[in-house]
Amino acid sequence: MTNHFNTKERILHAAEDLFAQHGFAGTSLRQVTSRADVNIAAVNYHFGSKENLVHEVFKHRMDEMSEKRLSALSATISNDPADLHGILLAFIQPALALTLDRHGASFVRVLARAYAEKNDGLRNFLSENYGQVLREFAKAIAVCLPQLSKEELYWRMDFTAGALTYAMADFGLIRRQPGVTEKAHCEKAAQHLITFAQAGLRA
Amino acid sequence: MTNHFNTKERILHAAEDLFAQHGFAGTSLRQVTSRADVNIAAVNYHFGSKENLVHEVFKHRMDEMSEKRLSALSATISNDPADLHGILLAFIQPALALTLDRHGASFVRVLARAYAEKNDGLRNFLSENYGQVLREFAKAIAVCLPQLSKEELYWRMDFTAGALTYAMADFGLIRRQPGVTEKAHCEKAAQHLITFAQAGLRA
DNA sequence: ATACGATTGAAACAATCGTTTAATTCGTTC
DNA sequence: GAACGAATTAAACGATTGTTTCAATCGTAT
Repeated sequence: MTNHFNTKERILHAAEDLFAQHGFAGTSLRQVTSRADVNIAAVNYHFGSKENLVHEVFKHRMDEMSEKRLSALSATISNDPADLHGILLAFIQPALALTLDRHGASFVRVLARAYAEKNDGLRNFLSENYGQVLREFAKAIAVCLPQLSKEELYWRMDFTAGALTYAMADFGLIRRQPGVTEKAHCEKAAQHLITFAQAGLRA
Repeated sequence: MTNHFNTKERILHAAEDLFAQHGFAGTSLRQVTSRADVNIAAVNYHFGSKENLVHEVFKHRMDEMSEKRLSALSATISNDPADLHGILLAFIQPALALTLDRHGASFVRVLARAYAEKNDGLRNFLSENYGQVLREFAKAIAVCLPQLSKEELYWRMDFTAGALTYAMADFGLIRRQPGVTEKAHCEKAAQHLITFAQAGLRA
């Protein structure tokens, strides 16, 4: 059962893990191909370049997460357009759910890293595919909080996204306790974050 | 007036800028020494190694920020131990003030990057010199919000720190408008963040 | 079985990496 | 001004980087 994945998928998974651990520049293609147990030339054969591999790693997870977020959002607001709690859950849950998957957890860290990258095409690539999702959520939240100015709403959404990224990547003081399962830790994080963000947004 | 700084300081400043732009692994010592206009050997002469240079870049700003935070904290709570707004200001203001300084603004990005680094000694180095400051603030906030469990408090402080990091590094949707000065943008960020975090903490 | 495009393999490419060496220059002290 | 340690310089070190080459191998359709 060890490896029914093909070369391209094995490279993607190995890259995801290693990028999460050592960053993009800090990970060599030889590390990737060694972990994936493929030849070094396979990267440039299947992905063209290292930079392209980075983009593919992102697209792979990001598209999935954005789709889940948007479908959860539309399901929530079609039921009750003013359900702020549900909207926040639609935003947060797909992100935190990633941490339950072994490679997904790595991607979460990759994502946190990407936010720290400034100049590279990575940030543009990210805001292009991701900005639209954020704007959809902004519209939905604006319905719940009509008294909030657009400027204030954007600020608070940024703060929420920051808190989410921080929590997902397991930064800060809070760490998962040894006796607590990953899944339980994750659900607790979502619950606390929604409470926090909802109060902050309503402030 | 161009350069009254000595070699060591020029290296520190150049490294700060470049680490912010391209990350630690993504920045070569030749880039650093080229921008600092010093010989390549100067880095290993003055700092011993690249890793040590990274640590020095951190220590330089971090000690300053921690000191400002703690003195602002003690000034606030000696006046009114239950002044949550003041406590949050003591935490947020010194961080955002960094963005007013040219190299300080770079350091803010460096800091955001550091949070994304997982395994390296950098994170340990950071939590050693930084964890104590966070714990001081946790104690002060606990006085304001005695009904909050320790676990809940830590979660919400993590979220606050995440939102702060995110806002400082200029991620997300919000960007400084062309007509707004850096200082005004910074003050507005602090004001919004405190409102948001205070409501979240009191939730 | 043969042929053929897709994939993998071992090896090498030039370029750049962090670091070191040894000679030279600078600033200070006697 | 001689002397001496600190600081800077040019040059090179071996190791590793991303990428390329070309032959060997694989799977599939004829």
